[in-house]
Amino acid sequence: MNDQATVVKALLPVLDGTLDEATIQKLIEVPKTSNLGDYAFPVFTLAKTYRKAPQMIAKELVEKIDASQFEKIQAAGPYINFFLDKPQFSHDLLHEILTTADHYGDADLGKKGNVPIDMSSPNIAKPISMGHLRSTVIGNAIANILRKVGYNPIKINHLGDWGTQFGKLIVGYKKWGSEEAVKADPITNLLKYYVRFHQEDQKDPELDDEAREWFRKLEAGDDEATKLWSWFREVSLKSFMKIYDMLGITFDSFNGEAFYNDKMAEVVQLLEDKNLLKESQGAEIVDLSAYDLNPALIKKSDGATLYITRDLAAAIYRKRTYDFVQSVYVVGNEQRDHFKQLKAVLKEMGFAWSDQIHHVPFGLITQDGKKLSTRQGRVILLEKVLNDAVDLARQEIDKKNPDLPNKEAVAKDVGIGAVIFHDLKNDRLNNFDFNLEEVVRFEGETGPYVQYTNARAQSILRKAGAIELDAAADYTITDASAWEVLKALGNFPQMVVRASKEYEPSVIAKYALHLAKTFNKYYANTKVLVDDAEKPARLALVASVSQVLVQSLSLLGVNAPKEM
RNA sequence: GUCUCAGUAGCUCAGCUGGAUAGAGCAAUGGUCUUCUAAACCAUGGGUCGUGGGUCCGAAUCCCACCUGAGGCACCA
Repeated sequence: MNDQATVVKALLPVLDGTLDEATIQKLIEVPKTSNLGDYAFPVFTLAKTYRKAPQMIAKELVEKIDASQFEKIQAAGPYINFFLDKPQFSHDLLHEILTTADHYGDADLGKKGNVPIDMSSPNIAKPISMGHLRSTVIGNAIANILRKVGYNPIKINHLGDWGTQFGKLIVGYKKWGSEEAVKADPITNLLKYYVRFHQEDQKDPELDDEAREWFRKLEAGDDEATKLWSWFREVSLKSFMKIYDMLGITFDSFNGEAFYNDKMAEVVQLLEDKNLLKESQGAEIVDLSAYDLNPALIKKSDGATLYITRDLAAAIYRKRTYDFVQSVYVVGNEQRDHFKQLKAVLKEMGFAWSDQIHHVPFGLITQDGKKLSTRQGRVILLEKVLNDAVDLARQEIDKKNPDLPNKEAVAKDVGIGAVIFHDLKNDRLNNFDFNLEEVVRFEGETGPYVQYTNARAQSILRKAGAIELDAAADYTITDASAWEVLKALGNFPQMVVRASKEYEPSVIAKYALHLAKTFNKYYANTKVLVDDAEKPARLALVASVSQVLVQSLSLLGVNAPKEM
């Protein structure tokens, strides 16, 4: 393969050992514009050892380098610019992509190691909001990316199906609710009781006592409480599944908070055995001042356990069950300290694997600049957003391609693809203010733009008829206008690796946009279906672009219709 | 008060781990469909990279201080 490694190999012998291979590799960069070559080596660092001006060094080195593997090598000021052998590169790369097919870009960093991913995790009896979308789609994309580089991801939906809010919910249901209402529209009505509870307890603090009492009953296994709880859970989950189906996302486990109820006593026992528990203000804590952290609250003064106790139990359970090589938590940035505490407590408990726990934080979705809050009734319902997106996509199709077959399926792919892509294209940690027009956009740097690019590539391939894979075919492209596309195609594998190391789906989203952009430019200027010697190579290029675009979108969890 | 994240074009954001003249999209203006889907392509305008110091041959990028915004800071998750 004609790539960065070739550049390193060319440089190594002429540097007389002043720099080692790894250092050279690190220094090599990609110039901003193509007229400066495909790779560049800045020689500033050599100026001291050679006691010469960088420009001179560059000029002298160029004389000595074996240029046979390259189109040319030039000194440009303090840089040595390498121009790859384009015909060779295109031939090798297109063959590689077409023969490896969906496995192009695969890596084996993970050695099949298990990686549980804690993601989505909505609360029972509350609607799935835009906020949950982030954890869901980021987690799903990370799972896909990790699988591609050789890990075995396990998607865990850690449902919020336990806690004091159930006491509140039961009180609200008994006071203001009815079976019929819950049956008719579970989430809406359950949410109504919850919101009303928080309004009324402002003036009537006794409600809180009632709620606490009901939750105590639930924990004690009281019949009526348990029945209500499991009913709420069941109807909620059913409506969640509808949304996950729309998003095309599945899970390997729905073990949520309730699942760990019987596993927390052991955690507390372990902490006691190691003498880590301390009493403070009536509560049981683990002191973490050595880590510069607030103490971890293991047990409330009333004896009830808390969030972190449950997460400790879950972490230990996951280690035992999956023997993970990494354990990933896709949870909002506002919980940063919580995960630091979690890792610190595990470390104190003597679990060396606490280092394998990775919190993957993401930024907030706000509305009018403020945090969304279910309690205050400020929610953006994900289901509505998705439906709106599909509606808008349908309108777009009616306008642009009214005769399209499978309109409904395509509208779904495009509308929902737009929403998912929008969520993934920027750095995870960026906050963003919700704006429907912004989220469901079809033009510019969007999911539909990438989908559209693929649809056009597919259209060319349809018109060309089937192209047979011939190992002996000549895929040499001499056309300079194809060069940027080829280079972009060649970058895919390293983008996948980077995305996996940084847990950053936006790397893939940005890559897909870049590839689509270079291809659109090519497409606008070069006719593919012309009968000449390079036509098979051009078709191989188009097929490769489509394949890599589809692959990129699929890593993000976005479908790629063949026509739109 | 303290910690985290952010501050780059009118708006939304790129800028990989310090490197060559700071880039996209949207919006604005003008152009391109008898030719592989115009959800596209091309062109033009638009910048004291929050402010002030420092390190370096070289800083949007690293360090320090300050300003602004969002979020967190033990009995919610």
